[in-house]
Amino acid sequence: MTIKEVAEKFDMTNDTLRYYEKIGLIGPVKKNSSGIRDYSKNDLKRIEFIKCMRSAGISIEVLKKYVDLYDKGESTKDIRQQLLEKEKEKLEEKIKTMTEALDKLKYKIELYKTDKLDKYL
Amino acid sequence: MTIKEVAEKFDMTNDTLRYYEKIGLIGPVKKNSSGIRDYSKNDLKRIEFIKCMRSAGISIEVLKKYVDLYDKGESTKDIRQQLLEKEKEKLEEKIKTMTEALDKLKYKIELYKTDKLDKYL
DNA sequence: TATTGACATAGACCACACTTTAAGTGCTAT
DNA sequence: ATAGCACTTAAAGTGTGGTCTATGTCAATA
Repeated sequence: MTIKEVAEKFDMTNDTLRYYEKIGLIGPVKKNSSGIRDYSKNDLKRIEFIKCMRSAGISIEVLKKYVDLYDKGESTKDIRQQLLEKEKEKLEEKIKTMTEALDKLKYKIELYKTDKLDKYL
Repeated sequence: MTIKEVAEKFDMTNDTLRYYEKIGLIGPVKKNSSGIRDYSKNDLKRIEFIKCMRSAGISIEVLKKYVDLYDKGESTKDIRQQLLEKEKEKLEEKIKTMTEALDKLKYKIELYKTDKLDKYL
């Protein structure tokens, strides 16, 4: 699969894919005889995971740490699991914060709808 | 209320408060005879709102637009409401995305716990 | 009175995550 | 065969949102 196809599949740019590879988040991707990238199924799996986690706001730094641990093999299993659990908690916290903000936003919109706005923002 | 007290109350830095004021997101805050800021109740209400929306990831640009509209008065009521509704939708979408990522993360953690990891990340 | 410490300003600097640019290579279609 | 396009690289540039530095003022305390 070419870089273009992968970029389209996951709705990201070629630039971002090359950038992720450069910083070691994915790949190194195999290249054909004229130097063109050919993404493997395994590459795609990684990209899918990375993309999903990035869209949830998990930092590149953390993801890099995770894939580096993964590439070190079996012995890092426990620490990888701990890393994921920590991120899970952070994510849950973030969702909670955002849900609270959403509730306030909804309340404010209600005030607009019922013309009950007070003198604050 | 002094900048220090406000910063503590909302868990942010003095720098950020001054920065928000500089870009017109809050204030201008009244100053006493020796140039020290004295935040009013109204200032606090704005800061609370801004802080809450920022923690949900709403951009400074959007918030600036909202407060500018607010300061233009009654006539901008409808457009402000629309702005909030648009942000509400964006926020709902973001929460959805993050919840999906959270589910995948939980699933992956389950795989770790039950030792059923396959050969991908 | 001298020093300390919180506050002030303008402007420089930073981290993060891309994104763009410059310069070049190689397949494809006219 | 030559134009055009997609690909390649390394490195510089960008946008967002703060954060830090240098320099200075002021009020209160030793």
